[in-house]
Amino acid sequence: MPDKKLVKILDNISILLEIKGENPFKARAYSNAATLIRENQIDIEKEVKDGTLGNIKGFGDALVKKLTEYIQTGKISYYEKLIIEVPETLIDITKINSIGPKKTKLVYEQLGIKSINELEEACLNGTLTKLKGFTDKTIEIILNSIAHKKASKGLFLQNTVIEYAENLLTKLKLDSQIVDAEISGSYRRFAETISELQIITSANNPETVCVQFKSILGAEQTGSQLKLSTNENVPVTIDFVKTDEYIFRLHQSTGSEEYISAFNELLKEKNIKSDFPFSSEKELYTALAIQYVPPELRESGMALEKAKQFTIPKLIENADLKGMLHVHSTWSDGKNTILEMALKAKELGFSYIAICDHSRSAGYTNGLSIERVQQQHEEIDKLNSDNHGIKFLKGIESDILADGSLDYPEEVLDKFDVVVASVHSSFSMSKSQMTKRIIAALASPFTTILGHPTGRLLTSRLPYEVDIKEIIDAAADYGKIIEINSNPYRLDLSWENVIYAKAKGIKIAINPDSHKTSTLDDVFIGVKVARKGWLEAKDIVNCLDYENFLKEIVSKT
DNA sequence: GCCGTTTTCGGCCCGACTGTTTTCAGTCG
Repeated sequence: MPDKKLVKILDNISILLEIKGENPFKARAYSNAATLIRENQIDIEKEVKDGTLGNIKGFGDALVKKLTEYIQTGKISYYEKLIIEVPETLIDITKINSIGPKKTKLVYEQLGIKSINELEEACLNGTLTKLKGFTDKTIEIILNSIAHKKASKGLFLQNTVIEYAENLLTKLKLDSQIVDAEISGSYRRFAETISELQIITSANNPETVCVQFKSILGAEQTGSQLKLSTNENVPVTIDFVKTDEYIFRLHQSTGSEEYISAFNELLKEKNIKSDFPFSSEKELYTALAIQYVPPELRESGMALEKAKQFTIPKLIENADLKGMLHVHSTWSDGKNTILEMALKAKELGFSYIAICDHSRSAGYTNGLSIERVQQQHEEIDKLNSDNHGIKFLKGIESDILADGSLDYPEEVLDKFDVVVASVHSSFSMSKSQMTKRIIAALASPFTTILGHPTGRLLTSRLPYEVDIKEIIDAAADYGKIIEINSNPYRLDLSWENVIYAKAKGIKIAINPDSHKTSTLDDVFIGVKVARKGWLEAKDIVNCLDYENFLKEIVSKT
């Protein structure tokens, strides 16, 4: 497990050096080190103790010395000194849109602004416009960005708690007095972001167990509830309940509020008491003579209406997926080779993989020139003839250029089996322009799949201005596929829009957009989004087997 | 601050967009 605290210190040093105006490459050396530790899961403690840290590319004498100090003392004195010189809170300011290290330095030195609140104040009272480079437009961007930051405060990705949640659950279940335990709340419904982690636990003597766990976990106790928080400050509550109440409490606490209130009406109607000791949620639904509703669907009363009519479809499951589409490799900005990605996909149960590296305009990702496309295709042909037990498709993630065109001439586009078209630049055009741009890309006969359609990054970047309904309508007209990008930061399309897309008869691809073998299984996060969007295997193109995928998808474009 | 053997100094990934820029700096992906 990489040391998260250390990674953060190194990233912070990098930002503070940039603000100070130090050599940007010096700053980058620190953020590179942070990235290396995070992405390659480097065990710094072990490397320091073995004296092998200096052998890793990216760790020179200076870093080895500082990291050794960190392992020995838990601190880096260089960092301690740095934050006396440059306030640590300036780091937050650099994370606001259109403000980088230079402008952060400017507002700090000229106006003494050192926090986001002070920055917001200066935007509102007009003092900021006095500075060079801050127009009304800039101020608007800054205020929007601050508003978005504030709105996302206290919201966390599922991803940030999953490991903690699983460990805590295991710990609870290992205790012989605990009969059952489950994560409930919005996490169980697979909301995009969560504000807390709720766990329901049952025991014959819940009060006693609660007290025990209070000291084990160092939690605060109120009645038979414990409160604590994760390292990332996600609030956690654990309720200890009697075994008889467990299923009811689990169901209730899973929510959503709207769903539960509709559900409670039904309970009243059918005269079912909440102290009946159901052994499972399925049994509870059977008692109501309605179809079981999977947690992902428990958002609105609509699910309950369908359950009454027994028309909830059989939702897609992990095992339905056969094709791994939209993955990157070392040809562009991926960390693993095509073969490594493929063998991992095969291990996860996939029978074909579409390599979709970045196209030539995406320079910073080492996007493929036409010549390199040709070379990659030769490699893929060779891999296919070597017979690795998985089929390779020639794909590309083509930038949608500002005018809506794809990134290669037609004769090159024609060579791909799968073209994922995505926006990676010119984010800040008007809504109508952006919508037009994406629809133009959908109109291209070479586009197979629209990639991350709104460009949002959960908790950090708003979607670009786009009329997503119009996009979905256009995709329906042109018979194009839209992706559920399974990157935990994206989940784009969102589940709400997936519902709309399904209603329009659109086929969906569940794609990991993975850059290394260790995140290929992100694709199963996308399955959850699909389930929350009511999708069945037949709605998903990569549930097709290889032959049918070729016939129905590849030969069409 | 890191890297390297046609360099131990001089590069470090780069191109597009935006603003108030009259020729470029800052930000972003």
